[in-house]
Amino acid sequence: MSCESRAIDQLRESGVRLTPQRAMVLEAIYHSDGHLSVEEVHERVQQLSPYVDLSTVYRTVMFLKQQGVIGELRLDGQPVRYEAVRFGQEHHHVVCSSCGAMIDVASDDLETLSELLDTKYGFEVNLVHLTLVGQCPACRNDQSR
Amino acid sequence: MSCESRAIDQLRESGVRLTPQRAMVLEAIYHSDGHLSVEEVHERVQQLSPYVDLSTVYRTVMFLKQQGVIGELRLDGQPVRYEAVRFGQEHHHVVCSSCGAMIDVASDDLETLSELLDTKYGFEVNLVHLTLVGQCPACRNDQSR
DNA sequence: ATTGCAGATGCGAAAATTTGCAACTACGAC
DNA sequence: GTCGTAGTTGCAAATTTTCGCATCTGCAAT
Ligand SMILES: [Mn+2]
Ligand SMILES: [Mn+2]
Ligand SMILES: [Zn+2]
Ligand SMILES: [Zn+2]
Repeated sequence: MSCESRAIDQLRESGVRLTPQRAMVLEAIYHSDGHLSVEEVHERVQQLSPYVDLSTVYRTVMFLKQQGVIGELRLDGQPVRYEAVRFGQEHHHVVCSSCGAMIDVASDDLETLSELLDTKYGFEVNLVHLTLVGQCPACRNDQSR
Repeated sequence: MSCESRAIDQLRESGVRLTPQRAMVLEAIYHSDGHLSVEEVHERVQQLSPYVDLSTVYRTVMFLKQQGVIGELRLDGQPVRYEAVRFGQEHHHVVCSSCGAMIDVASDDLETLSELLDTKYGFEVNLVHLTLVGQCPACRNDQSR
């Protein structure tokens, strides 16, 4: 039982097609520990099957993101990166705009916001792997000198 | 006194260079009411000065975003768009992934989150024009049939 | 007013991302 | 298992976005 089997089940249940390309992109991302660029995903998929096209990888990461099984990370001046959304390890990030430090934010920390948006606007939001920008503790100090 | 004068003051105070290109991009965005694509910004800037290059517009919107005087809107399958960040009208968005409906979310609604991130992680976040994804009230109903 | 220079611009070229389309295939119905 | 078809893929081409670099300029210091 591979580590992405839960994600595969989720795709099956939502009735979308499970092609070999999609399975391979999912596998590449789930078998990695960090955030991978599209190019990196492509390289790893090609190890498994050399004729998978880069454009397919682009289409597939978009698809998997919309299905909620992978998360996206966009930082200014860096290529977009993707990461597994593992059950029980859902998280977000805050990045320091001065030094680039990045921390994980527990998914639960956004629960209050999620409830507010439901109560006040009737929207049920999908908060998956958000990236917020700010100042880390160290840079806040430096700045105030 | 133009409507972007407050933003200009903000740039002056942070000690960055105020070039004509930057002023024109700012003007184009502030004199518009909606979210403009980079291409649209470029067209409007060229009305004022025909030799401003598209790459300059790209660099400038990035710059102005980082300065916090314009906000970014990224929706899957659509070009990135930019909008004025007007004092007293700061807001975020929630977009329905089913029907595309987009609503404004008051900036204050994220105050609790902002405080939590400070208290728990020591980060001071800049929450400027976020875009969250979810299901609007109507689509939540349709779905549950 | 003049000077000096870090940082911004225009332009061409490169790189990244998207798109159109004919061929292919996953998967539900039989 | 075979069939039918809506949805997916590979490929090439278009489009969007970024980058390198020589030149130019905003602005602080004098
Ligand atoms: Mn992550
Ligand atoms: Mn807006
Ligand atoms: Zn920092
Ligand atoms: Zn909707």
